[in-house]
Amino acid sequence: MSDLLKRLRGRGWRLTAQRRVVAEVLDGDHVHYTADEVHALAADRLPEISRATVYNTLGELVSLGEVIEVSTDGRAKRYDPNAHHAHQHLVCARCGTIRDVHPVGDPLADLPAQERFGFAVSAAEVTYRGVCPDCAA
Amino acid sequence: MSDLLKRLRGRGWRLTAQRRVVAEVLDGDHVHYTADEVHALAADRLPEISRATVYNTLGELVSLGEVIEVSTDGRAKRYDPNAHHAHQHLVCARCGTIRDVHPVGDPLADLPAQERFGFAVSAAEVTYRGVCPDCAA
DNA sequence: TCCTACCTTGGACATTGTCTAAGTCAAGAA
DNA sequence: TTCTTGACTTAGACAATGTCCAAGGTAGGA
Repeated sequence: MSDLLKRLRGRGWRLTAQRRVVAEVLDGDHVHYTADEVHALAADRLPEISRATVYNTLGELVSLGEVIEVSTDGRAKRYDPNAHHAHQHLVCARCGTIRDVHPVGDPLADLPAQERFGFAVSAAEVTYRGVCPDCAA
Repeated sequence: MSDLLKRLRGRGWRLTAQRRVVAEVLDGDHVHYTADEVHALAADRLPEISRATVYNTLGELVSLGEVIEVSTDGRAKRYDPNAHHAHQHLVCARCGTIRDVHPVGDPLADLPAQERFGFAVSAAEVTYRGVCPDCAA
């Protein structure tokens, strides 16, 4: 994750304790926290960090392309630090668990020109839904 | 849409004026209103209809499979009455316009077994993102 | 060390959705 | 037709999530 901090400094980020702990919380694979969860985990390390700062920092990380915003359920958005490897999401309909998955092929290629209605289409997000092994038991 | 009302009666629905206007508002193709928009349009015909009833009715229509809930932006959910023809959505990143689209192939088939992690996968939702002709101009 | 533009904070506010208690009414029964 | 009853609707309080602002704090260059 210090790679991330280096990239951020390179982009002119002022490196504050608050931004550091938010970046640390988002370190790891298969991380899909809500803003509130990020705030709670960040507050474990830096108790006085405010909600506004967590929202600001997450928004900046998304703008910079370092983190992806995922909303699979219409509730709170989740923040996925795995932004540098294309992937889609598999969500359990019961417990809400999210897995990163890699379908074959390029979903963008499956949308024919006559189905694009003149749009400049640039991305395709796929959400697979099902029931995870724990919830099926 | 009277087809819909008939199906609902067949399922034991009590047919009230409120439910009728909500169903009427959702009549048509390429309809993707938010709950608030449905409420405003319903109130044009039945001014005293309450927000709670609109939410209740939309929730019931979703449970019955007559309407699909779409959340493309993490903001308000949208309600899509085109539930009986499989389709995906194409969203303009600038103005938020939504089009129903029909990609070729079955997106579910593109998720290999070893990428399912033991889930019983039952659906795939694809959101294509781009810029519509009006916004590109 | 100092300066200043950028950052953080607490809290008010906005949006979207849920819940409840009390009153109303659709539709079957008589 | 009228009656009855349980399902439906209502207003408004409440909850969850996110945004904004003015005031004060601080990272990092000079």
